[in-house]
Amino acid sequence: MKYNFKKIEPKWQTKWNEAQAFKAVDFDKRPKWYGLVEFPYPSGAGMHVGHIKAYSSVEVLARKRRMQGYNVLFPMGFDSFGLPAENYAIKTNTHPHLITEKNIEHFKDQMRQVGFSFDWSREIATSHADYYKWTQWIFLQLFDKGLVFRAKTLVNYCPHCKVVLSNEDSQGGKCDICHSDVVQLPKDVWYLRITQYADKLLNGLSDVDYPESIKQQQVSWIGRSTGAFVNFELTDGSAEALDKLEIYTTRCDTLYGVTFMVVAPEHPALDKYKDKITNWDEVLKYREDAAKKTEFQRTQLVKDKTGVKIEGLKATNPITGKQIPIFIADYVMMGYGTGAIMAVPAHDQRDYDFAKTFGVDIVEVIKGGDISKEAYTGDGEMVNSDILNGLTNKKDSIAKMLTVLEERGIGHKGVQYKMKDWAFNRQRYWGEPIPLVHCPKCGTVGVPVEELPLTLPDVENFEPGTDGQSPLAKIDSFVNCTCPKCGGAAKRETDTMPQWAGSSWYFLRFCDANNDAAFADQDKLKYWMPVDHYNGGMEHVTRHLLYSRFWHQFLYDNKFVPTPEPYAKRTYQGLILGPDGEKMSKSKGNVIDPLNIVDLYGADTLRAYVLFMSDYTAAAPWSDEGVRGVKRFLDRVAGLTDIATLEKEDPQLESKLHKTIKKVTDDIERMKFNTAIAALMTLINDFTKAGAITKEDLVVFIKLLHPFAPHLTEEIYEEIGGEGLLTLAKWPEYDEEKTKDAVINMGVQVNGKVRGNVDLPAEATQDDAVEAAKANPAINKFFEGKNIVKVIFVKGKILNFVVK
RNA sequence: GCCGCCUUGGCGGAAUUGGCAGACGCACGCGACUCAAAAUCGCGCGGUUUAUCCAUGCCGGUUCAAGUCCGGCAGGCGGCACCA
Repeated sequence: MKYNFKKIEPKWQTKWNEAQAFKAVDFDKRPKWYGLVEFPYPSGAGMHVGHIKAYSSVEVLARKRRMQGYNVLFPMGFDSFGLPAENYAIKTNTHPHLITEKNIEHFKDQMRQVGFSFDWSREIATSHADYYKWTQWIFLQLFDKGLVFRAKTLVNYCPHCKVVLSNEDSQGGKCDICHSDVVQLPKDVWYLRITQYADKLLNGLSDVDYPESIKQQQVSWIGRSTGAFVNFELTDGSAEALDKLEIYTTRCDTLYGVTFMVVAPEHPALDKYKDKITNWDEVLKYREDAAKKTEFQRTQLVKDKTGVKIEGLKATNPITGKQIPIFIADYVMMGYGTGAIMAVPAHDQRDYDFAKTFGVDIVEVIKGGDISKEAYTGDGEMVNSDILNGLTNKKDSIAKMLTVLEERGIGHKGVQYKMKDWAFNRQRYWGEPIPLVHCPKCGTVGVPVEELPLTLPDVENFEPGTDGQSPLAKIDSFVNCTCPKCGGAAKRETDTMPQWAGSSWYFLRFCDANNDAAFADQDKLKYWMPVDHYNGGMEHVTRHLLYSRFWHQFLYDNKFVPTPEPYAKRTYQGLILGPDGEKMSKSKGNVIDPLNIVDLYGADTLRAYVLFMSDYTAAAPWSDEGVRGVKRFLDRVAGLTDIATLEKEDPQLESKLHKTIKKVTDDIERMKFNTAIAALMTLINDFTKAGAITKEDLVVFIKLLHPFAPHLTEEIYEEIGGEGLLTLAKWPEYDEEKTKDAVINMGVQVNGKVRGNVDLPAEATQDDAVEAAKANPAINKFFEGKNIVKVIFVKGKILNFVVK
């Protein structure tokens, strides 16, 4: 058969569509399987080869599952709110809605051309009002349960995008959208209390099948640490203490080594006692300088510590009773712990560096290092520590100190997380309006559920205000409303939700995409959830993957969803690099357009190539020669129709066929797509050598290849008179007996080195093997003048003689 | 600095539980077909010799046997990062 991909690809795409071959059936009796890939942001650039690779894995699994008799849900939608569309809208003065719809159509067209088996009847878009109605509804549930709060704190702010960013969106001190430096500003913003779910997010990881690397990354992002909160008394020198200054420490057992305290530049105690501080001007200047630094600058200058001693105030070490100085320094962060620390210069390098610069005492309390040179952070015997002296185990000394602190009411055990609450509002237009109303009498009130969706109004100008206000703030008809509680005049919240809101629950909507009475029907959720297999990018591990687990756990706690975790299994794909081995980027000019590959070689070649090119999780460079290699393989597959002339099965070939069924079946499950395709290449080499095969051989072959190259295999199936659609046919099964060889070629070693081979029946015993090996001159010459002292025989694997 | 992962031919990679290292593909070389080229097909392809050694980043260990397990070192990738 001649392989005319240009003709056959659209043909089968139409036939699958007409047959509704990929439609998931609610409540069907077949076992369900829910496969999910991260839905894309519909950018103007269209699909990237990375999208193709990300979708192809679950696509192959989904197609195999259908053939194995599962009721498969493999949906697709669009994460269509976001900044790029809005920025483009500002530039071209077009409504982001129009741009987004156009891009969605473009993406869908491309996805169809590649032949993905999505169930389009469940398509969603997060920017559609019938979808974001329920995003707003979930937000109101969070609000009702006290998980939404407003606070004025230091926030991450991107001056370029003019938005407040969450901690997750400003990793490494860079804006996630434009990569410019983030600054810290005090701002009044909405937060979601994700930290309340920190332990649940942590513990839930033990119940899901995620790769260890993903679990590790989430664990370190959550950053749970156990320690103690300790109160130091603040004094101006008079007999009465002014106040308490609380610190957090993981090493409360080093309290005897505390020689000073440091507070963050923004610490509120400074303002409270500014009258007592005699060098207030100096302190204020330091604080202002710190505020000007970007997050990057503030965290990079590690060695040279800066700070100012606070004159007029001192602290009392609660365990020694000694008065110690207090400093303000920007190496202490307001966002972690209490924004104040007890400094133990002998055993913390940062405190050590600071003490050396400012000439503060350094007192050793753990033996083992040389504190004249550097801080000692290892373990050792406690010294200079009164009640702890002599203890050598960190656990014991911390436990003992904790008991003392609690007895004396100085401090208590505590837990801290690096993860912070989720800054949840954006001062932008193209997002879900936050459904809250500010009433002068009632405070903040949620929009009544009956009034949802709170639709995004049309505006003239999408530009964010220089005053940090959302474009929505300029629309009086939107802003002015009545309070749902008292009926009085009130004003709407004008900020919108962040990019990650819509994607935090979209997998639930796919279970029941067109419901307008609920976000999804409970019975349908019970039927489909959890997602059995979710594939996506590593870059979402501490954003989308964390946020969506949080929302889902919240919904579970409030009995809105049937499972505690949303995703039973998560996998990720490795990056496709440019042909030059560098990350693909427009500026480097090394971007591969997948639709160009479809045009040149066909969708089947593209699909098979991205899975064959490397291990699925590994980053690997694109190779045009490699693509042509896969195309050559598919050309040879098309040619198989010409040699499918044999009437009777060749037993040798039959054994190879069954081995390949086993290997391909297993390899797809293990996501080892490259070796699954390699096994099919090996089989076709065997077919070619044999010269002729049976029609049954060919049917098995195209079934195994079908998930990778669905169009070509359907065409072959039709050509040889197959009934119905191949995509609905049954996955081949193998006979374990037929995968076993009757004769095994076994390696024979002498002293661990391979010296020859012997052919043996599969059931051969050790004696048979030894006899055969001794008869082989290539092997027995190594026995000359030596004694065989030991024989190791592993059936079917190896025979090893130890000689002396 | 801390945590995690990786290192195999000219290249991408295989080796699922410790059992014949280099499957499969690419590139390359030779040959067939062709006036010629492309395409296609066939053969070869870690190094070294001519049957022997050396080869899975480097050094050491465990084992009859190590790419695989253990210890140390080097290089690379990813994540976090003045986190108290």
